[in-house]
Amino acid sequence: MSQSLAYCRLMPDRAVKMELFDQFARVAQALASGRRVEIVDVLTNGDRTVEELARQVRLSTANTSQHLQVLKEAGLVAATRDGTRVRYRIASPAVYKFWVGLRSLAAERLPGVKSLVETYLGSREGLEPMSGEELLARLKAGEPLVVVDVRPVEEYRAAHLPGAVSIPLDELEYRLRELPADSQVVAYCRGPYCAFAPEAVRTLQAHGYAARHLSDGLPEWAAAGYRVESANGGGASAET
Amino acid sequence: MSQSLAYCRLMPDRAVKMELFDQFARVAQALASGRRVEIVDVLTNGDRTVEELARQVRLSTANTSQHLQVLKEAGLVAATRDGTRVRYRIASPAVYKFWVGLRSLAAERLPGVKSLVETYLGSREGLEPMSGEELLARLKAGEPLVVVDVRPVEEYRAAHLPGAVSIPLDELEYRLRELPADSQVVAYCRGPYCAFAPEAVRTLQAHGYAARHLSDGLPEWAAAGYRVESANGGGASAET
DNA sequence: GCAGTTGTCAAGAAATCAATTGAATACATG
DNA sequence: CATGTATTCAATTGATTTCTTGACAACTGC
Repeated sequence: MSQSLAYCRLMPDRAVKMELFDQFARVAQALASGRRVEIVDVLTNGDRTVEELARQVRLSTANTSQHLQVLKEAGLVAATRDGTRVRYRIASPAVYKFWVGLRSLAAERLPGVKSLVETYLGSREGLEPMSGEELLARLKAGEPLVVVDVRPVEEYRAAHLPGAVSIPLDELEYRLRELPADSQVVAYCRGPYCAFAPEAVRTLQAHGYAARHLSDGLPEWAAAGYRVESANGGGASAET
Repeated sequence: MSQSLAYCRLMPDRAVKMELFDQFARVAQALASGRRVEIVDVLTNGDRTVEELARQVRLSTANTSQHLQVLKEAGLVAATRDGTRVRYRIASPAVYKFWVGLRSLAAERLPGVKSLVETYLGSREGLEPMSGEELLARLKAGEPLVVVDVRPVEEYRAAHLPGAVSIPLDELEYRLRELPADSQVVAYCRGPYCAFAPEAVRTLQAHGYAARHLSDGLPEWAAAGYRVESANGGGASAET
């Protein structure tokens, strides 16, 4: 019923209406799998090849590819062939907005989400999230702050906060010496439902650092219109 | 995997993350059926009992009830027992926003939607949609305008534009005399994907009226913060 | 209490979807 | 043009969805 894009005038009104609403449903359908939501979440942090994505979301390449087909057919992601690989990306800023709407609706209405977030992000003790505005204000005031991007390096390369250094969470423990012991550290990651930054803060605090994490992640920062930098180029302001 | 809301600290991180994203997916899942999207669309125009809804979306009562259970469990709708009936309503304004995000994403990214809309809304000839601002400006200027709500009466009773008269599309042909022949008529319905108002305009034009339709429907009007009236009470401004 | 209305639940058939596997296709390099 | 790598397609299995039917539960009004 949702397949043939009938231009047919003979189709009874009711059938056209049903098909139209089935089209709307198809977009929701695309995010009706937790794995696909994860994929979209990763993609909002930067383009990826199928293999990179598969590694991130811990699925087989074939399975990931199929999920990507579903997302592509629903118009949520787009693909570009790049030599032997295919890079996938979010198809439009509207997709990010939709994903934000989805998760805030879930957080508002599903009681289970709140408790899961607490479990996932871990103990909140000693974790005072910092807003983007506060960070900007502190930087402007000239406070000695190191901003650390704890996401995988690929995502740092795709885009990061101006002046941030990249120390993926995996490597944090081995690279602590890169952080001056006397300055405060602000870590950020993929967003409010990403555990990387809170985890990093716990690690840093365990080693005596004054550390806090940003309440939002890079996608939110960029969507808010703040400036971001990418590895192979200077800063660029993201469109809303 | 998406069932047990485990508070268990022993659960490996990966499992918690998967469950969290499954929760997000559950909300999308709820709108992954065209019938449920239709139900939500109708509900954004006013509360309904199960039976009324079933009639509107042309499903059996049992089936409608089951769809409503799905929506309720995803936190999108809420129910109140009212004597022998149960009234369902949109659970929060965030649901309306989510639905708007869904449909505009679909309209932007799925080429099939545009053609279906054209088929469904019918020929665009002679149909110049009017914006809410334009309507307000014309009313303010004192132009002789009749605003007609062509949705089912229940929806008019729930909320309508200030000063609008209710003539459901079904009855329009028989109640033309209620409209002064010399004044312009502006019809509106449930929103940009509702065929009622365009259809009404065609009917009116066929009978010699100068008629136009509002580009948006009542939910958009209310969400924009404009004043609405309801049958059993004066005007009230809707919260965003 | 009992009849009638309204809504929900349970079970089953048909259709659809998710994940896995193995084969097939596109491409860069030599 | 052959080769190896990255990605997609195709086929399978098991799980979910959708809708129907019929039984049951909640409530009103007599």
